[in-house]
Amino acid sequence: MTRLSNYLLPTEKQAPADAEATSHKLMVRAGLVRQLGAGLWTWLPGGWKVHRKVEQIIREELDAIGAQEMSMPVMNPAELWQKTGRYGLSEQFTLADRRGAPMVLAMTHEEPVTFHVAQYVRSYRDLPLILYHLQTKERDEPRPRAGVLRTREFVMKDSYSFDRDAEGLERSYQLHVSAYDRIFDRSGLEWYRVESDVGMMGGSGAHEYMAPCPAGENEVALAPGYAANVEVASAQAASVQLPPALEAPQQVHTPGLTTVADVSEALGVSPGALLKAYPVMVSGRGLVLVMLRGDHHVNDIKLANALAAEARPARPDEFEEVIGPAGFIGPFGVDVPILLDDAVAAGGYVTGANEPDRHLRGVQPGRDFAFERADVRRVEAGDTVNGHSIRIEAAIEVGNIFKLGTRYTEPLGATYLDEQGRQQPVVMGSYGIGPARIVAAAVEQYADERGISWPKSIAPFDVHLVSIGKANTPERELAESVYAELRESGLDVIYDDRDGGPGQKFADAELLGCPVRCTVGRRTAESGEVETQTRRGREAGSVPLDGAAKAAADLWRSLP
RNA sequence: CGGGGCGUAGCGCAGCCUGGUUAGCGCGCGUGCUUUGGGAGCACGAGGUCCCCGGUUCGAAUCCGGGCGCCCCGACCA
Repeated sequence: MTRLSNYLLPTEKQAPADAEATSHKLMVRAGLVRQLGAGLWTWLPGGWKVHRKVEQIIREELDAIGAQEMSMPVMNPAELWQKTGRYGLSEQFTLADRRGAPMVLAMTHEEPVTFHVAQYVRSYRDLPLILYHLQTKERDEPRPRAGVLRTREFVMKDSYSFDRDAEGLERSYQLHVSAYDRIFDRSGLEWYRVESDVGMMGGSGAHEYMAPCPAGENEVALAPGYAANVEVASAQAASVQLPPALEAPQQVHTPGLTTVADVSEALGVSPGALLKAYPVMVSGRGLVLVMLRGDHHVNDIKLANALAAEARPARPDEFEEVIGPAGFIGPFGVDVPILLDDAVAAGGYVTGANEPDRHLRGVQPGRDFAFERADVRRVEAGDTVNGHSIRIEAAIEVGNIFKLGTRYTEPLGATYLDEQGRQQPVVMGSYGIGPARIVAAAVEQYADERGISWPKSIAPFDVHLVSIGKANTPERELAESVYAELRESGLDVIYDDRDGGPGQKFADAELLGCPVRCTVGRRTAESGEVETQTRRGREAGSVPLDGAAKAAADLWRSLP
């Protein structure tokens, strides 16, 4: 029984003043969620229905690959996290129980799940295992934002695979790829599976599932047959016109010109004909000079991966003595290791001269300075992959899959005896999905000026039945009977039985965004027809009053 | 962590600079009548710790100090 006259769906004409993202505005306006505090959101009944529909899709597809659902506590003894070295992370909520024992609120569940696996798994016969749960996560995010998109408390589906070896992990990983592909397809999202950074977790492979939308916090590089997080993307750079080569570097006067734009303009060459020098301090190794084309940018994640170490930009006081004055540094005559970006083609470039107000023309890598090569630049729109131009889109990460290896199983002692009786560490994978982000991404991707337009698989209701006219009228009687029929047909129906004007009811229906709207009013009584409208495309139609529910169900089924 | 902004009724806002009746407007809400196919009309009405604490003052939403909360941009983000 879902009658709008008695259902908590507080719609608003105006979005909260502090809302920026479309999904934030619309989910609040449609009465689906309300904020309790920074990064803390309540899901109201309508919103929670959507969330649960997403959860259900996830359950079905994970169960289908043999994953087993369980549930682990949000509150954990700190000891577990101390063992894995994850106690005291800045995003971790901590507390103490009445005896003063330190506890943590889980931000993910590698520790508890591995604890149990370590207890249970003895033999190779106990593996593989895939375990999952849908559980609240707590993270003290530095900056919660965009409504439900980045919160401090949220439900996550996290699954964990436990295998005997790398090949087993690969199988579990591929099972998740197939399940995830189906989950995001069924959710009705536009999505990409992209290569992602394995970060400092020491994993051996990772992908992220990205849903393009304007409020997204990530960027993905896309081309036919290619999709990668910009953090790790590689592509062929567009070539650049270089001036004729010189016999030797030649000094030019560039007073006060410290930026690529200034120098290229003053010398009449394109920015790509410059080599930009980016001095970094590499942990455990000291100063390194990164050189890349003037029109390119350093990608710090790719740089850290290329160096296999953390790096940070060097301060002037760290490089001026050894290299040259800030704004005029270059690779010529410098006694510092040089890392040259892969996109720098052979030829003569303009670089800093390591003297104030001076640059050099015609500096050739190899001839004029020694270097090591690495791909450390951020890809740019217009770069190519296999001849196809890439584009860069904002996207929200809705899921990830990660080959963890033994990062947690070793410290927590999850081992088994193999066929030869040797003790081996269990090999682990972890796999997350944020249902709330699926919901928000769906809102973002399909909203129009009237409101939300849900994919039919996750809409809060299948059909929004609008009754026009006062209570105790023949048309209201008709609406009541259509409502009863629709419910009997198995559809999930919200019935607007309020005493309100038609404009208000239609506006609310379009704001809420259920795939099919049915209208019953005086016209219905006169014409013997129930009017229908699909939310997506707003296509109007009508079905005979006699058998209206079945016809509406057929219409619903016919939608993509 | 750096930068910016905001806190006044359920939502959106004005008032604050330049202190002074009973703190106001739109939407929403209640009652009554009219209205009922695209956010209705009239009338009456309810609803406020003006974020909190302290200070200045005869008097503070308004000025000063401290605190808290929230948002945006950046940094960060297993």
